[in-house]
Amino acid sequence: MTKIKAPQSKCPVDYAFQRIGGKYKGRILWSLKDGVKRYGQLRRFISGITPKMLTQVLRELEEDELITRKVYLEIPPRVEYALTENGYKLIPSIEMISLWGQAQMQQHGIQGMELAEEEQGIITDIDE
Amino acid sequence: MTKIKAPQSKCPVDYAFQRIGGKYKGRILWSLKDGVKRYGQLRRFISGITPKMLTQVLRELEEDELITRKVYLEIPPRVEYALTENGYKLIPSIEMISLWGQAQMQQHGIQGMELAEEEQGIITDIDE
DNA sequence: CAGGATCCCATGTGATACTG
DNA sequence: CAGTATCACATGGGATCCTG
Repeated sequence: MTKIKAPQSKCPVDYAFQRIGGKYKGRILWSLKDGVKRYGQLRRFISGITPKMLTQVLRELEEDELITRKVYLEIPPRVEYALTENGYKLIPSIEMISLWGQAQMQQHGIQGMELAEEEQGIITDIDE
Repeated sequence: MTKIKAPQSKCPVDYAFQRIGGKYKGRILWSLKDGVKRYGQLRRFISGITPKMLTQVLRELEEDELITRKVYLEIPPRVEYALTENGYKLIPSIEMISLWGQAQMQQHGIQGMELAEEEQGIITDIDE
C-alpha cells in the first residue's frame, strides 16, 4: 500500500499550509518573532492551549525546522524556543496575513465579541 | 448553551487562519487569483477534492465574503466563482507563502514525489 | 518547570450514490 | 453541470492526571 508520509502535493501553497496550518502554529510562530521564548511564556501567550497541544505543535514545528528547541539542564528545567532562519522567513507572510485579519476584524466590527460567560478573560491579543 | 459560531479570538493571526486555514481554502483562493472560474474548473484544478468538500469550502468562503458565487440559470447550469475585494487582498499574502513554500520544497528536495501509481497526472502546479 | 500518558469528543475529510 | 445526501473514518483538539 506504500503509505506516503504526507501527500504534500506539488503545490507550494498546499505545502506551506500543511506546515503553518492547524489551530496554533501561526500564532506560535508569530509570538516567537520578537525573540526566544520559554515554554511557560508561550503557554501563557497562546492562552488556552493545553500543555499537550503546545508540546505537540512545538515538536512539529521543530521537525519542520521552523523553530529550534534548546534545553538547559538546570533545576528548575528551562527550555527555550526560537525561530530558525526558515521560520523567520515566514514572519513577513504572517505579518501580512495579520494585517489583513485586523482590517477584516474592524470591517466586521469584531472587537468586543461576547464569549459565553465562562472564560471572559482568555484574550489572545498578541498584537500590541 | 448559546453556541458560538466561531470563538474567533481577538488575535488577527488566529482570526485570519480560521478563514484561510483548512486543507483547501488556500489553494482555492489562489486558483481564483487569475479570474473567474466555474465549479468544474475548480474541481479539476484542486485535483482530488470531492464535490462535497469543494461545495462546502466554497460556501464557507462565500460566507466570509472572500469569494462571490454567481449562478446562471441556463441549461446546462453554470456557476462562476470569483474573488471579492477582501479575498483579493489576501492574494499577496498567499503569494508570499507560496514563494516560501517553493523555497522550502527545493531545499528539502521535494519535487518528484512518487504518488501511488493511480493518478500520476493530477499535478497541482498552479504556479506557472 | 516542562513535559508525557491516556482517554474522549468534535470536527474535518473522504467515498459513494443520487438529483434538478 | 453543479451540486446534495448519507455514511464512515481519520485527525485534531481538549481534560485530566502523572513525572523527571
